[in-house]
Amino acid sequence: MARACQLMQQSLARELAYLDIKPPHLDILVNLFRFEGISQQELARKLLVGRSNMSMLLPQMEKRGLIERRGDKQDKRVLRLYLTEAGRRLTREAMTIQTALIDRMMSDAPIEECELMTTHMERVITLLLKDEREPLETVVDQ
Amino acid sequence: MARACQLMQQSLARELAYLDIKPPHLDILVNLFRFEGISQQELARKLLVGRSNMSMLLPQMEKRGLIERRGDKQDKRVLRLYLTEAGRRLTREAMTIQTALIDRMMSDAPIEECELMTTHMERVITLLLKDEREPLETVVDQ
DNA sequence: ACTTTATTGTTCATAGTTGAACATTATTGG
DNA sequence: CCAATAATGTTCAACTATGAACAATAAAGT
Repeated sequence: MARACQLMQQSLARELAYLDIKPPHLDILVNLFRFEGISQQELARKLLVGRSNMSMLLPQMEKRGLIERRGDKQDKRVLRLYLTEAGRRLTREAMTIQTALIDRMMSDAPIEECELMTTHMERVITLLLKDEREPLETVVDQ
Repeated sequence: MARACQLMQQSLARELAYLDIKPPHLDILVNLFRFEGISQQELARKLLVGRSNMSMLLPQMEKRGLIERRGDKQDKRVLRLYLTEAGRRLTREAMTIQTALIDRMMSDAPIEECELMTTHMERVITLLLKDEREPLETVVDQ
């Protein structure tokens, strides 16, 4: 199953190349599309990556004119993120590609199953995130 | 869903640390466990990684006494891979950890669903591998 | 037999991700 | 008010994975 995800990432990467972006950029764009005004830290948490990663990617996307980073008025530490018009356009194109790929993947799976699976996945995510805080010896006890 | 896989990899990595190995090593061990005598190239294909990757990891595992690499008699290019006794022991422990993790993940999902999902995943994999050979303009035609 | 093409494994330069250390700013406790 | 603690974003060194270039060997075409 991990293999399938790996392959899907590769396929996605290959098709996103037409737009000159990569999966990490898409992740960022999509999240900003829905949660405009989010901070770098919040974005990193949503994507499950380190904030240093954001510090590498975001300035580069800003230079490319896809996003904007404006300092928060109340808290001078945080930078709030916004899509530019160009960024929004690109995001829509990229999401088209992505959904096309997903459709192709799931074409022969009934819809209810997909939804069931995603709810399972979400539960798994919350479960794992909880574990992350407790190093849990329970598995290696004996 | 990609996030769930990512998190599962991280959890697995954290628990495998007790055995001083990482997910890539586990992948190798498990595959050798079932397909002893495989070549480096075949192993790389199964794991969907480049063969250069194998050239990095395998010598290191050989030095650690987990595997053995013996040259094929008929074809002097290939190195065939075998688990040592220590490697087999370690593999069993690691698989225990892995299956425990998976069980915890899927504890609240009915078994038939899991199986359905894996068959879907396998179909997806073969589908994507086929795509890989045809760059397919079909998605970006318009 | 011999040239060409393909395959296997290795090496190396490259790119992506991470965690630790740091500076800056907020928050909390005395 | 001030010290201690925490949070945000940046930088940097380390690690991983990759693809291209390469040497050795095999297979195919002539």
